[in-house]
Amino acid sequence: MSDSPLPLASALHTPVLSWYADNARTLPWREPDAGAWAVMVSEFMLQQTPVARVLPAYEAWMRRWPKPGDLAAEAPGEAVRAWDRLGYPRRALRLHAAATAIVELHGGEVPRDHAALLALPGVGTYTAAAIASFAYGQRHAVVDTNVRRVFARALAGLAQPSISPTAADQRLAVSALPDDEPTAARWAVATMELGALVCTARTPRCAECPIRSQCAWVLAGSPPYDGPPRKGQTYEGTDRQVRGRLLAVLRAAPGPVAKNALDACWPDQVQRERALDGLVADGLVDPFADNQYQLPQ
DNA sequence: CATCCGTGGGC
DNA sequence: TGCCCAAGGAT
Repeated sequence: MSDSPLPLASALHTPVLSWYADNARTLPWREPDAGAWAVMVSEFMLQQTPVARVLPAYEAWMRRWPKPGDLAAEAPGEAVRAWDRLGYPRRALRLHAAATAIVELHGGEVPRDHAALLALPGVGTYTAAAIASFAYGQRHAVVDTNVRRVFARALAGLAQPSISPTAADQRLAVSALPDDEPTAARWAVATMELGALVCTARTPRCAECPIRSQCAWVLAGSPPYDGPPRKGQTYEGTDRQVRGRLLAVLRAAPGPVAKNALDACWPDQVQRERALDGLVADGLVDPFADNQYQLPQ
Protein backbone atom coordinates (compact mmCIF):
# COMPACT_ATOMS: atom_id res chain seq x y z
CA MET A 1 0.00 0.00 0.00
CA SER A 2 1.12 3.55 -0.66
CA ASP A 3 2.10 5.81 2.19
CA SER A 4 0.60 8.86 0.53
CA PRO A 5 -2.85 9.34 1.94
CA LEU A 6 -5.77 10.13 -0.28
CA PRO A 7 -6.98 13.71 0.01
CA LEU A 8 -9.37 13.93 2.88
CA ALA A 9 -12.81 13.69 1.34
CA SER A 10 -14.38 15.59 4.23
CA ALA A 11 -12.35 18.64 3.22
CA LEU A 12 -14.30 18.65 -0.03
CA HIS A 13 -17.72 18.72 1.58
CA THR A 14 -17.99 22.42 2.34
CA PRO A 15 -16.72 23.77 -0.99
CA VAL A 16 -18.77 21.32 -3.05
CA LEU A 17 -21.95 21.94 -1.07
CA SER A 18 -21.41 25.67 -1.25
CA TRP A 19 -20.80 25.50 -5.00
CA TYR A 20 -23.98 23.50 -5.46
CA ALA A 21 -26.02 26.00 -3.49
CA ASP A 22 -24.96 28.67 -5.97
CA ASN A 23 -24.84 26.71 -9.22
CA ALA A 24 -27.44 23.96 -9.18
CA ARG A 25 -29.61 23.88 -12.28
CA THR A 26 -33.31 24.39 -11.90
CA LEU A 27 -34.80 21.09 -13.03
CA PRO A 28 -38.43 20.07 -12.68
CA TRP A 29 -37.70 16.86 -10.81
CA ARG A 30 -35.74 18.87 -8.24
CA GLU A 31 -38.63 21.14 -7.31
CA PRO A 32 -39.48 20.74 -3.62
CA ASP A 33 -42.95 19.42 -4.40
CA ALA A 34 -41.89 17.15 -7.26
CA GLY A 35 -42.21 13.91 -5.31
CA ALA A 36 -40.62 10.49 -5.58
CA TRP A 37 -42.43 9.52 -8.76
CA ALA A 38 -41.01 12.54 -10.52
CA VAL A 39 -37.54 11.62 -9.35
CA MET A 40 -38.05 8.04 -10.47
CA VAL A 41 -39.31 8.98 -13.92
CA SER A 42 -36.42 11.38 -14.40
CA GLU A 43 -33.89 8.79 -13.31
CA PHE A 44 -35.18 6.24 -15.80
CA MET A 45 -35.11 8.79 -18.59
CA LEU A 46 -31.65 10.01 -17.64
CA GLN A 47 -30.12 6.55 -17.85
CA GLN A 48 -27.85 7.31 -20.81
CA THR A 49 -29.88 10.20 -22.21
CA PRO A 50 -28.80 13.84 -21.72
CA VAL A 51 -30.89 16.26 -19.67
CA ALA A 52 -31.69 18.54 -22.58
CA ARG A 53 -33.34 15.73 -24.51
CA VAL A 54 -35.15 14.36 -21.47
CA LEU A 55 -36.89 17.58 -20.47
CA PRO A 56 -39.75 17.70 -23.03
CA ALA A 57 -40.50 13.98 -22.77
CA TYR A 58 -40.45 14.23 -19.00
CA GLU A 59 -42.92 17.12 -18.93
CA ALA A 60 -45.35 15.33 -21.21
CA TRP A 61 -44.99 12.10 -19.26
CA MET A 62 -45.72 13.69 -15.90
CA ARG A 63 -48.70 15.56 -17.26
CA ARG A 64 -50.16 12.37 -18.62
CA TRP A 65 -49.21 10.04 -15.78
CA PRO A 66 -48.80 12.09 -12.60
CA LYS A 67 -48.80 9.00 -10.39
CA PRO A 68 -47.49 5.44 -10.81
CA GLY A 69 -51.06 4.12 -10.90
CA ASP A 70 -51.88 6.33 -13.86
CA LEU A 71 -49.14 4.73 -15.90
CA ALA A 72 -49.88 1.21 -14.67
CA ALA A 73 -53.48 1.60 -15.85
CA GLU A 74 -52.39 2.03 -19.45
CA ALA A 75 -50.99 -0.41 -21.96
CA PRO A 76 -47.20 -0.78 -21.91
CA GLY A 77 -47.18 0.19 -25.57
CA GLU A 78 -48.35 3.66 -24.62
CA ALA A 79 -45.26 4.03 -22.45
CA VAL A 80 -43.13 2.95 -25.39
CA ARG A 81 -44.89 5.47 -27.61
CA ALA A 82 -44.51 8.31 -25.12
CA TRP A 83 -40.86 7.41 -24.73
CA ASP A 84 -40.49 8.90 -28.17
CA ARG A 85 -36.86 9.09 -29.28
CA LEU A 86 -35.12 9.02 -25.91
CA GLY A 87 -33.42 5.79 -26.91
CA TYR A 88 -33.15 2.41 -25.22
CA PRO A 89 -36.93 1.92 -25.23
CA ARG A 90 -36.71 -1.08 -22.94
CA ARG A 91 -36.46 1.55 -20.23
CA ALA A 92 -40.03 2.59 -21.02
CA LEU A 93 -41.20 -0.98 -20.66
CA ARG A 94 -39.35 -1.35 -17.38
CA LEU A 95 -40.75 1.90 -16.05
CA HIS A 96 -44.24 0.68 -16.86
CA ALA A 97 -43.52 -2.65 -15.16
CA ALA A 98 -42.09 -0.81 -12.16
CA ALA A 99 -45.23 1.32 -11.92
CA THR A 100 -47.33 -1.84 -11.98
CA ALA A 101 -45.23 -3.37 -9.21
CA ILE A 102 -45.55 -0.17 -7.17
CA VAL A 103 -49.33 -0.40 -7.41
CA GLU A 104 -49.42 -4.09 -6.59
CA LEU A 105 -46.81 -4.19 -3.86
CA HIS A 106 -46.57 -0.69 -2.42
CA GLY A 107 -50.04 0.80 -2.50
CA GLY A 108 -49.20 3.02 -5.45
CA GLU A 109 -46.43 4.91 -3.66
CA VAL A 110 -42.78 4.74 -4.67
CA PRO A 111 -41.15 2.74 -1.86
CA ARG A 112 -38.62 4.41 0.41
CA ASP A 113 -36.62 1.33 1.21
CA HIS A 114 -33.48 0.81 -0.87
CA ALA A 115 -33.98 -2.94 -1.13
CA ALA A 116 -37.58 -2.50 -2.22
CA LEU A 117 -36.49 0.00 -4.85
CA LEU A 118 -33.77 -2.34 -6.07
CA ALA A 119 -36.34 -5.06 -6.59
CA LEU A 120 -38.26 -2.95 -9.11
CA PRO A 121 -37.74 -3.61 -12.82
CA GLY A 122 -35.16 -1.30 -14.34
CA VAL A 123 -33.86 -0.15 -10.97
CA GLY A 124 -30.23 -1.04 -10.32
CA THR A 125 -27.78 0.01 -7.66
CA TYR A 126 -27.45 3.54 -8.93
CA THR A 127 -31.14 4.28 -9.49
CA ALA A 128 -32.20 2.81 -6.15
CA ALA A 129 -29.68 4.98 -4.33
CA ALA A 130 -30.65 8.02 -6.39
CA ILE A 131 -34.35 7.71 -5.57
CA ALA A 132 -33.72 7.00 -1.90
CA SER A 133 -31.35 9.96 -1.67
CA PHE A 134 -32.94 12.59 -3.93
CA ALA A 135 -36.56 11.83 -3.20
CA TYR A 136 -36.38 10.73 0.42
CA GLY A 137 -33.23 12.42 1.69
CA GLN A 138 -31.55 9.23 2.81
CA ARG A 139 -27.84 8.63 3.17
CA HIS A 140 -26.62 6.54 0.25
CA ALA A 141 -23.61 6.53 -2.01
CA VAL A 142 -25.05 7.57 -5.36
CA VAL A 143 -22.45 6.43 -7.84
CA ASP A 144 -22.99 7.31 -11.46
CA THR A 145 -20.51 8.14 -14.18
CA ASN A 146 -20.28 11.77 -13.04
CA VAL A 147 -19.48 10.85 -9.47
CA ARG A 148 -16.99 8.23 -10.53
CA ARG A 149 -15.20 10.82 -12.64
CA VAL A 150 -15.16 13.46 -9.89
CA PHE A 151 -13.72 10.99 -7.41
CA ALA A 152 -11.26 9.55 -9.92
CA ARG A 153 -9.82 13.02 -10.39
CA ALA A 154 -10.20 14.64 -7.00
CA LEU A 155 -9.26 11.64 -4.88
CA ALA A 156 -7.36 9.18 -7.07
CA GLY A 157 -5.60 11.71 -9.29
CA LEU A 158 -6.66 10.00 -12.52
CA ALA A 159 -7.93 11.72 -15.64
CA GLN A 160 -10.80 9.27 -16.07
CA PRO A 161 -12.47 6.63 -13.93
CA SER A 162 -12.25 2.96 -14.77
CA ILE A 163 -14.20 1.96 -17.83
CA SER A 164 -16.83 0.07 -15.86
CA PRO A 165 -17.94 0.69 -12.29
CA THR A 166 -15.98 -1.22 -9.69
CA ALA A 167 -16.45 -2.19 -6.08
CA ALA A 168 -13.61 0.18 -5.30
CA ASP A 169 -15.60 3.09 -6.74
CA GLN A 170 -18.48 2.17 -4.50
CA ARG A 171 -16.29 1.89 -1.41
CA LEU A 172 -14.65 5.21 -2.15
CA ALA A 173 -18.03 6.91 -2.51
CA VAL A 174 -19.25 5.36 0.72
CA SER A 175 -16.17 6.51 2.59
CA ALA A 176 -16.57 10.05 1.26
CA LEU A 177 -20.19 10.35 2.39
CA PRO A 178 -20.92 12.97 5.06
CA ASP A 179 -22.15 11.44 8.28
CA ASP A 180 -25.51 13.06 8.73
CA GLU A 181 -28.40 12.15 6.49
CA PRO A 182 -29.50 15.49 5.01
CA THR A 183 -25.92 16.56 4.31
CA ALA A 184 -25.18 13.22 2.67
CA ALA A 185 -28.19 13.65 0.40
CA ARG A 186 -27.08 17.12 -0.66
CA TRP A 187 -23.54 15.85 -1.17
CA ALA A 188 -24.82 13.13 -3.48
CA VAL A 189 -26.65 15.50 -5.78
CA ALA A 190 -23.91 18.12 -5.53
CA THR A 191 -21.11 15.79 -6.61
CA MET A 192 -23.20 14.61 -9.54
CA GLU A 193 -23.91 18.17 -10.56
CA LEU A 194 -20.25 19.07 -10.29
CA GLY A 195 -19.42 16.22 -12.64
CA ALA A 196 -22.14 17.24 -15.05
CA LEU A 197 -21.30 20.95 -15.20
CA VAL A 198 -17.63 21.41 -14.29
CA CYS A 199 -15.74 18.15 -13.98
CA THR A 200 -16.84 17.02 -17.42
CA ALA A 201 -15.44 14.14 -19.39
CA ARG A 202 -13.89 15.99 -22.28
CA THR A 203 -12.98 19.57 -21.40
CA PRO A 204 -13.22 20.00 -17.64
CA ARG A 205 -13.70 23.58 -16.48
CA CYS A 206 -11.09 23.38 -13.79
CA ALA A 207 -10.91 27.16 -13.51
CA GLU A 208 -14.47 27.12 -12.22
CA CYS A 209 -14.04 24.16 -9.92
CA PRO A 210 -14.58 24.71 -6.20
CA ILE A 211 -12.07 22.00 -5.27
CA ARG A 212 -9.34 22.65 -7.84
CA SER A 213 -6.86 23.52 -5.10
CA GLN A 214 -7.41 20.10 -3.53
CA CYS A 215 -7.89 17.99 -6.62
CA ALA A 216 -5.35 15.18 -6.75
CA TRP A 217 -5.42 15.16 -10.53
CA VAL A 218 -4.81 18.90 -10.87
CA LEU A 219 -2.11 18.77 -8.18
CA ALA A 220 -0.41 16.03 -10.19
CA GLY A 221 -0.33 18.29 -13.23
CA SER A 222 -3.48 16.94 -14.89
CA PRO A 223 -1.80 13.89 -16.43
CA PRO A 224 -3.59 12.50 -19.48
CA TYR A 225 -5.57 9.29 -19.45
CA ASP A 226 -3.28 6.31 -19.87
CA GLY A 227 -5.60 3.39 -19.27
CA PRO A 228 -6.89 0.88 -21.80
CA PRO A 229 -8.60 2.39 -24.85
CA ARG A 230 -12.35 2.81 -24.61
CA LYS A 231 -14.16 0.94 -27.31
CA GLY A 232 -16.04 3.33 -29.49
CA GLN A 233 -19.51 1.98 -29.97
CA THR A 234 -20.39 1.75 -33.62
CA TYR A 235 -23.99 2.23 -34.50
CA GLU A 236 -24.35 2.39 -38.25
CA GLY A 237 -25.50 -0.95 -39.58
CA THR A 238 -26.09 -2.58 -36.20
CA ASP A 239 -29.18 -4.41 -35.04
CA ARG A 240 -29.79 -1.49 -32.74
CA GLN A 241 -30.19 0.81 -35.70
CA VAL A 242 -32.62 -1.60 -37.33
CA ARG A 243 -34.60 -1.98 -34.13
CA GLY A 244 -34.76 1.77 -33.85
CA ARG A 245 -36.17 2.12 -37.34
CA LEU A 246 -38.75 -0.61 -36.86
CA LEU A 247 -39.92 0.79 -33.56
CA ALA A 248 -40.10 4.32 -34.96
CA VAL A 249 -42.63 3.11 -37.53
CA LEU A 250 -44.68 1.34 -34.87
CA ARG A 251 -44.62 4.35 -32.55
CA ALA A 252 -45.85 6.63 -35.28
CA ALA A 253 -48.75 4.36 -36.23
CA PRO A 254 -51.98 4.60 -34.23
CA GLY A 255 -52.56 0.85 -34.46
CA PRO A 256 -51.25 -2.36 -36.01
CA VAL A 257 -48.79 -2.09 -38.88
CA ALA A 258 -48.58 -4.44 -41.85
CA LYS A 259 -45.35 -6.33 -42.11
CA ASN A 260 -44.58 -5.00 -45.56
CA ALA A 261 -44.49 -1.52 -44.07
CA LEU A 262 -41.82 -2.72 -41.69
CA ASP A 263 -39.96 -4.40 -44.51
CA ALA A 264 -39.35 -0.99 -46.04
CA CYS A 265 -37.25 -0.04 -43.00
CA TRP A 266 -34.18 -2.05 -43.86
CA PRO A 267 -32.92 -3.82 -46.98
CA ASP A 268 -31.24 -6.84 -45.40
CA GLN A 269 -34.02 -9.30 -44.72
CA VAL A 270 -32.02 -11.56 -42.43
CA GLN A 271 -31.00 -8.70 -40.18
CA ARG A 272 -34.45 -7.16 -40.32
CA GLU A 273 -36.13 -10.38 -39.22
CA ARG A 274 -33.62 -10.86 -36.47
CA ALA A 275 -34.22 -7.34 -35.20
CA LEU A 276 -37.99 -7.74 -35.31
CA ASP A 277 -37.79 -11.07 -33.50
CA GLY A 278 -35.63 -9.40 -30.91
CA LEU A 279 -38.17 -6.66 -30.36
CA VAL A 280 -40.89 -9.25 -29.92
CA ALA A 281 -38.74 -11.26 -27.54
CA ASP A 282 -38.10 -8.10 -25.52
CA GLY A 283 -41.82 -7.37 -25.29
CA LEU A 284 -41.48 -4.12 -27.20
CA VAL A 285 -43.58 -5.39 -30.10
CA ASP A 286 -46.56 -7.73 -30.27
CA PRO A 287 -47.45 -9.85 -33.31
CA PHE A 288 -51.02 -9.09 -34.31
CA ALA A 289 -53.29 -11.10 -36.57
CA ASP A 290 -51.34 -12.39 -39.53
CA ASN A 291 -48.48 -10.34 -40.89
CA GLN A 292 -49.19 -7.41 -38.60
CA TYR A 293 -47.40 -5.97 -35.61
CA GLN A 294 -48.16 -3.41 -32.94
CA LEU A 295 -46.88 -1.91 -29.71
CA PRO A 296 -47.68 -4.14 -26.71
CA GLN A 297 -51.24 -3.90 -25.42
C1' DC B 1 -17.18 -9.45 -16.69
C1' DA B 2 -18.32 -8.30 -21.56
C1' DT B 3 -21.89 -7.31 -24.42
C1' DC B 4 -26.13 -5.66 -25.85
C1' DC B 5 -29.46 -2.09 -25.86
C1' DG B 6 -31.02 4.07 -29.22
C1' DT B 7 -30.44 8.57 -30.27
C1' DG B 8 -28.60 12.94 -31.10
C1' DG B 9 -25.59 16.83 -30.09
C1' DG B 10 -21.01 19.00 -29.30
C1' DC B 11 -16.37 19.48 -30.44
C1' DT C 1 -16.48 14.96 -40.53
C1' DG C 2 -16.48 11.60 -37.69
C1' DC C 3 -15.83 10.46 -32.94
C1' DC C 4 -17.05 10.66 -28.14
C1' DC C 5 -20.22 10.77 -24.88
C1' DA C 6 -24.81 11.05 -22.01
C1' DA C 7 -27.90 10.53 -14.17
C1' DG C 8 -27.35 2.38 -16.38
C1' DG C 9 -29.53 -2.17 -16.32
C1' DA C 10 -29.98 -6.93 -17.55
C1' DT C 11 -27.98 -11.01 -18.94
